Amino acid sequence: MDKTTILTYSLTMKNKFYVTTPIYYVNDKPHIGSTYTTVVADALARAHRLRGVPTMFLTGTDENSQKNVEAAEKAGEKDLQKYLDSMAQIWSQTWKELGISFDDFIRTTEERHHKAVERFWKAVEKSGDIYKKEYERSYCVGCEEFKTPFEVKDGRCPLHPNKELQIVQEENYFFRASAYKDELLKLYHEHPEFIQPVSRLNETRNYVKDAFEDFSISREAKKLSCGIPVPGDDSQRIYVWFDALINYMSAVGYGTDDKMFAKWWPATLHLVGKDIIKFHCALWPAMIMSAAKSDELLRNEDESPKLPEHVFAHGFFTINGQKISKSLGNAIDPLDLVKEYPIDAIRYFLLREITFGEDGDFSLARLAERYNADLGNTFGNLVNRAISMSRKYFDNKVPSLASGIESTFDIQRSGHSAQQTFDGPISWGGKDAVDTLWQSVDQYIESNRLDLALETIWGGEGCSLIVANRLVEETKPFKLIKENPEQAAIVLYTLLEACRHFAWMIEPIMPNIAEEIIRQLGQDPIAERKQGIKYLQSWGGLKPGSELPEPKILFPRNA
RNA sequence: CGCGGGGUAGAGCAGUUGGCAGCUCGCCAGGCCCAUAACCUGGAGGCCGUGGGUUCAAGUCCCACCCCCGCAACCA
Repeated sequence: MDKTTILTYSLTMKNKFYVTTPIYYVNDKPHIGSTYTTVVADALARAHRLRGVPTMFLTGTDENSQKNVEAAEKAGEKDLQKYLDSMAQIWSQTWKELGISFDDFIRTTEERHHKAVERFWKAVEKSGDIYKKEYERSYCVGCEEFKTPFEVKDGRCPLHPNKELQIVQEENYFFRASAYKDELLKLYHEHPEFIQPVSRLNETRNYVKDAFEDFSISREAKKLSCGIPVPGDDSQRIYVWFDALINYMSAVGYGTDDKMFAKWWPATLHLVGKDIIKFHCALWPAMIMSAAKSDELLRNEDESPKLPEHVFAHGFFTINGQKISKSLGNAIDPLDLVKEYPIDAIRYFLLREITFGEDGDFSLARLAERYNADLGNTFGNLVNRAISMSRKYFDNKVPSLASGIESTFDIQRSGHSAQQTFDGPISWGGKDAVDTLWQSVDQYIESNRLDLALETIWGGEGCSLIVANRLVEETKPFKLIKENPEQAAIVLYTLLEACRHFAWMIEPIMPNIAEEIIRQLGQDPIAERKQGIKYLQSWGGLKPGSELPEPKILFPRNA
């Protein structure tokens, strides 16, 4: 058994997959950045569901932030809750329109979340890691914001150096994060896979080593118009980050449904943007380490804390080379894109264009380029020409194979009679190459590298869209049909069956297109899916003699 | 010395553990005619930011330097 086989095995044998996106602030509607995170999570969730792994995919909104209050005021909405409700609606609705298959949508103003936060706070408190401290904070009138000591340069705000900083005395609760420094470093050392990519692991390690300090985790209630009250102290409210992270637990029943919590926690994967890794990779595990000391629900059999398995930090998009910025007004609303391109094309573009973990650029020119080249020319055209020829030469049916499915294995065998019919070498690697491609795809999904999975499906050796197109040129079924109809049938069946495999391979990324292809191949996508992943990955699932409906163009040009 | 990312063909990017420099688009020349003016083949085009070092061998490791960008301020 080689390495890839083992990895494939582990993917299909995983007993659960719990993936999360960050919860988004509702001070604005979704843009291309939050869409990217969510689409990645969705594709991974779909990939696991397709493979029969019980899957929980969570997204939601962060509603306890002062930013939301300001946004509500700006929007002229006096009733904060009403504003939050309408914005949460916009977010979940946008995801639905983009075909995001989230299993749950959490809002941090919900009762279940408050219960979870309360339980969590009390556990941390019981562990002795919450204390009260009076301290000074600097307030910049220009920014209308408090500044951390790190942000203050020479006693002044670097952005408004001509204004005096106001020093405000305040007594808040603190979380003894510093006590978990060593345990965190040990975690990074023993489980480097906790943070991906590696560059982020290094960044986090340096941060924890040098700058990880106790966190202020509450604010005076009278200065805030939102937030969850500190249990047992109504004069203070919980700082937004401390409550926000706990959403990953409250959605799966922490504090409300122990059985459900035991089933789903710990999370398999937190997907985050690179800007919030410190919260997810340092503060969050430290919080859990603390709470776990006093809450057995958060402990494994061996008494170790139940920490999330992986945090993956992806990069950011620029728009035409510029950063996304509200002041520049270049934010892209995904719903506008959907008017010009099929949803699946947008999803493909987002996942294919960015090297996962790196920054990337979003431009309409580039989207058009990939739409026409990758989707229309390479993929859509392959499906279309394969089906068209089969219909034309075989009475609108999938060709029947006189010598059985096994005869399709012969195409790539040199020296076989089949080879003599063709002029040059055959690139098509046959059934074995299809198996190998599936293994690569599984492996890339396992490591969250959907970009590489797509790259391989399009251009890999032995079996890929490119190779399938090449097979048409090398065997010329449109000529072969006159000289050797039986061989033509073998080639065309092979092409159609390959398309069926490609469809299932890209299903997590382009679910609508995948189903459409299966239907165009005269098969029933629902019924096929029910057969399970083993069936989908096996050669020969396409039934010879099936009726082939007239194909519709999958990716029309000039969309 | 605030933190972090990057400089590879005209453009946009890949390059895992160091082993003849790749991909997509564009361009040039052929082929094919099943197909969405789509498909296939071949070609031109790179001192892999600069200067040192380690090595039989460096885009890949080490040191120094130059330039661009992100965060620190709405914003994943």
